[in-house]
Amino acid sequence: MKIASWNVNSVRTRLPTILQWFEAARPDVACLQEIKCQDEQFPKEAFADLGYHCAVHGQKSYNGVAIVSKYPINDVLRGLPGAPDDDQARYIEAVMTVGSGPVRVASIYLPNGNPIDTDKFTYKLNWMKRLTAHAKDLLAKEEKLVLAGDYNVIYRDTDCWDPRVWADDALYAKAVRDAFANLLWTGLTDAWMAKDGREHHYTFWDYQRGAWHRGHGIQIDHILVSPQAADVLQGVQIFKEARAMEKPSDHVPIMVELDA
DNA sequence: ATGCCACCTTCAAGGTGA
Repeated sequence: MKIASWNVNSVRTRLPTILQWFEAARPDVACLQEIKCQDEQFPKEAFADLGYHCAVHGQKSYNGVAIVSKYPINDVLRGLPGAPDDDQARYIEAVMTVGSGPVRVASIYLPNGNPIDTDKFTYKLNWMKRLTAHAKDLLAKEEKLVLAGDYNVIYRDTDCWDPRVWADDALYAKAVRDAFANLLWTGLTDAWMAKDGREHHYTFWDYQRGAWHRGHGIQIDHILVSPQAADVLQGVQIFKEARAMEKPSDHVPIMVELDA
């Protein structure tokens, strides 16, 4: 089964582009981020026409995440546990009912955190702590687990074209990279590192400053998997060409294939 | 230090992102 992650930067504005990519890449499950709409505004019919079910956790104007799946979707969890007053729609998790056994999938839109030394940065670090705590609980289930999303973390120096540019940015701050390491150390495997690992393979290019044409991207979208999923991980692919589509998102899809 | 672009809401211009 193929599981993709894509920050689409508005599902309504991007719908033709998204559907075109779906018909070409044919993901079985897709984790979407920054859908930027409320649940009832999500274009479920368009995905149903292609044979997909949808689970949505949206909000007005900003953020919003969804899971789109060829498999029946069960046990949906909306919102990351640990902060009942958090009203930002950045986490949805559900179980894909697959013939060979269930696969738990989460779509993650980790906070940006800029500028550093503000409450936005504190919120990001707290959110990462909550995600790490929740990941520990999920790993204890010893299931096939896939945590896919826009992590807003430049983890390696070589995940950007020039780390000096990002020195004072919340995507590259040492505390943020340390927090991402803590998440990995719970026992998760980064699919890109396990099955490819090449440097300077980006998933985001800013709309500004000619970033795409200059090759000034960053890799901030990741798919993390449990040991049970890593055992059946067949490969990983970044769809760089999606950045050159009509009306592109500033992010491109990343997709894993599991033998499940 | 700020805007660059593209999205949001709602028709004008400010908020947000990375």
